[in-house]
Amino acid sequence: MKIKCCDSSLDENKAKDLLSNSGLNRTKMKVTILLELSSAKTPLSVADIYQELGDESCDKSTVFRTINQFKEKGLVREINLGEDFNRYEIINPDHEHSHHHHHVRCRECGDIKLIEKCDLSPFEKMISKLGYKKMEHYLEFTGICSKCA
Amino acid sequence: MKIKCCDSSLDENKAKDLLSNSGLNRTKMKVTILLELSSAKTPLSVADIYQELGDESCDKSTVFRTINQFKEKGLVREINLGEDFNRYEIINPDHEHSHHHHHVRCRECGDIKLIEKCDLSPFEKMISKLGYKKMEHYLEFTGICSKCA
DNA sequence: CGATAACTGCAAGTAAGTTGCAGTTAAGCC
DNA sequence: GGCTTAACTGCAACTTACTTGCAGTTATCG
Repeated sequence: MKIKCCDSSLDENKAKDLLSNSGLNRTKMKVTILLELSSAKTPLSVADIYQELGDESCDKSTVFRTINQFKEKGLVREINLGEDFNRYEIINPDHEHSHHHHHVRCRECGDIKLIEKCDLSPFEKMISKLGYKKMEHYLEFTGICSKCA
Repeated sequence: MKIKCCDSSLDENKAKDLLSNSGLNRTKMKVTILLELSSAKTPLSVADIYQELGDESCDKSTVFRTINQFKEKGLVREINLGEDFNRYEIINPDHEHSHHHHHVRCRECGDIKLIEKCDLSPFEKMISKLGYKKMEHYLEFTGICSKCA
């Protein structure tokens, strides 16, 4: 099992705590997936996750089910970067992926970078005036990166 | 910020002209699909399109192929509103869907409204500084509308 | 330790979107 | 109008992301 715990702010114990606090069982599989998401430099697809596990692989249905649980419990957020599958990234107060942000994806090489800043409050204020509540927004960028230009 | 409802600005002859100008054959099927997209109040999914045709139905593969041609020729734009399928709306200089805009979708009833205004130039400037060219952005809102609140 | 609920692997199933092929239709030229 | 060719269409089979039912396993908690 290859889990890169380099600069990750999540270790096995913290992962287990997160699971317990979310009412999920602290199984080996759930911990593994959570750590993999935590140490990833970019949002991962479900295929990324179960291919990464290699020998100790688990079934893709398990990954899908686990990810959906994480999503329901607010441990991960789902994003779509214009590919034909979704990606997931961890939400953890101690983690750099946790705060609200967006992404740029290179349409050539597929490389994904984080965009830290986001102020769409003027938009949301105006939409609120139309009677909408509980606004959420979804914003992603694509472009051609400097390597591919 | 303005939300408009749509009135179709496309009739059969204009549709045929659009097809010819795009280098596509003026077939009954292509005209029909173009008119249906033109008169739609919200972006349509491919399933919407071929179910709407009813008796005069055509194969879903035809709709997919046609929509892809329209997309390549710049006649329609593809959008994803957080559902598990794409939607398409017409781009026509005479048509109010033609200019760049976004949408709010009610997470309860699924109703979709247009958002006219969009100024993300500060974001795009910032990203340009990272070396990205040919920026595109994708922005959609969801919320709970006044009827469903 | 034992009961129960949550979890997992497997295989089979959905549904969006694609593709190969053979028959049909539109475009262009005479 | 008729002819040729390329574009188009319907059908069926396929691909792929994601889901589901079931039976066996594992975690939790008393």
